[in-house]
Amino acid sequence: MSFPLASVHLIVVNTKLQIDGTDERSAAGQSVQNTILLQIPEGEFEALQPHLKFIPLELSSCLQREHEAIRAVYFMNRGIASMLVQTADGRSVEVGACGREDMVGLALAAGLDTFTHSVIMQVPGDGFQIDGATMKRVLASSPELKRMLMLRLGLRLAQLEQSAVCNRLHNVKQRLARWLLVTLDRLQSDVIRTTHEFLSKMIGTDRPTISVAVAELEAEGIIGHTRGSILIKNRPMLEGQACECYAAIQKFNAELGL
Amino acid sequence: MSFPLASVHLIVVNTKLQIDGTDERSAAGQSVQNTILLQIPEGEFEALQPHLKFIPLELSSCLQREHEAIRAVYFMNRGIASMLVQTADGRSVEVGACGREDMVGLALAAGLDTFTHSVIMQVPGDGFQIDGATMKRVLASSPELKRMLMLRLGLRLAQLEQSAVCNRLHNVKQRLARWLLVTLDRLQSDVIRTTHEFLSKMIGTDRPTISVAVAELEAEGIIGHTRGSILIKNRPMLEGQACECYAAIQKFNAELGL
DNA sequence: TTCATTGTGTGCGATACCGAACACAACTTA
DNA sequence: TAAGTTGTGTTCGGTATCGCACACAATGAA
Repeated sequence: MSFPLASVHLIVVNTKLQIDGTDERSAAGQSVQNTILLQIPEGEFEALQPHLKFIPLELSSCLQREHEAIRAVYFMNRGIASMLVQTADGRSVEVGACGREDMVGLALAAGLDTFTHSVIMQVPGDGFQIDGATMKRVLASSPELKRMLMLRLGLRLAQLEQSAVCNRLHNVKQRLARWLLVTLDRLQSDVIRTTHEFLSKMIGTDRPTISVAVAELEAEGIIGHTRGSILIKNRPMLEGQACECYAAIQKFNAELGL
Repeated sequence: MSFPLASVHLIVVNTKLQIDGTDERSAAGQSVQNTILLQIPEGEFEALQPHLKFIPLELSSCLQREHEAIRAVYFMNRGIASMLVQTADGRSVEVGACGREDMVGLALAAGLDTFTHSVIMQVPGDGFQIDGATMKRVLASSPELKRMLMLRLGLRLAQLEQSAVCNRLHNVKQRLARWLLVTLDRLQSDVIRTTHEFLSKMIGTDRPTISVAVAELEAEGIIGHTRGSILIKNRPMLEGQACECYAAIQKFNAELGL
């Protein structure tokens, strides 16, 4: 194989400037990494903080099942959660990813009590859980939190529109490159632990097709891979392989100041 | 051709019960058909009504261009508006449709000032226009209107997720059948005036592929077609040809009580 | 009527992808 | 160490659909 897993990798840490809030807060005795919780005004954080429960989130654990009541929402702290929609014949497609910049259960903030996707941990981590009813109550007197969640809802709308286009018009290799980039952005590492089988369910294709696309990217020196993990060796080249959809969303993200 | 355009067609009129509001309101001297405007409380309608401008909306007219400021929003009254996302190479995919049950410019209600899709009139009609800044101001003191717009935002999120899945996993014939059904639901007629060329841009494929799919549906006796228009002859059979995505959204729609 | 424009039917080669199968390699557990 | 499980490489036929091309039909304008 082309790289030893024990090798030293460049660790890229997000050092985004905190404008409204601070970069040092804690809840339930745990350091807060979630950027929403870090950015809301002190008063709103204090109203929320007593209700936050720190929850370790294991790989593949299910935060929300489709069409079931939204009992709780999660401010992601570390790791990545994936939103998945399944079809009747058991196939599935990823319709979004949440990292520490996001909250799982945004639909609740729009007044909905159920939603159509499942949410599964794709990269293990942890988050702050809060009961749905409590969240609604706190939200009623937290205008800035509400504003931020509405913005994120708008961003997710744009992401989904782009995904609808991407899934129709772009090929597996482009979509795979985009998926790797989106995942990297939510990760503090350039190693992505995942199987081809898992990737096929995210991208919405079959496993051999993923294996071929991975092999192509590896042949071009863009990535390396071993059993169960992918190493990104050259991010700029990976961006070159991804379709325009990645850049389009990055741009809109920036326009919103998120 | 299989049917004369001058023939008498069954006219299906939506006769949805108005729960909160009334079914007889007018603004700018015109009868209101938009279900949001009909359903909000009297007081909120009165606050909105003086700002509403009646606008005829011609075929292909552009209500909103992607990445441009949302200057105005539109409560659709008659006709259908399509939300489109274009790629750099000029291809496009429809990411949603608005009929009289909807408002064009929902993103504004979420606090965004621009958005990523264009909005084009797909079936001519009319609507009530209101300035973006004014809308924001009125919205601040119209909780029920806001609640309804947020629900619609949630529904659109679900629709987009389903479209992302559909565009990935389902074939042209299924997607075409679904598109026809979605259009029928927003139309008071069983004749859809559209060219194959136009359909190809909605469905996200090329024109000959549409022609073939149309011919197949016609051979099965489900639709008829002449130059520039399609007649739905057998709606239940059309629902049978569409993928599960249509029913899934109908079901969620009902769950939300919309 | 003539012409230009627009919309549709059709065919055909190239290709991406699916679906299924099989062999093997890498890890895990007993 | 042996056996079982899981992950990956690879092949290969079938199919949807893309991209392109061309002919023809329907419509509208001069």
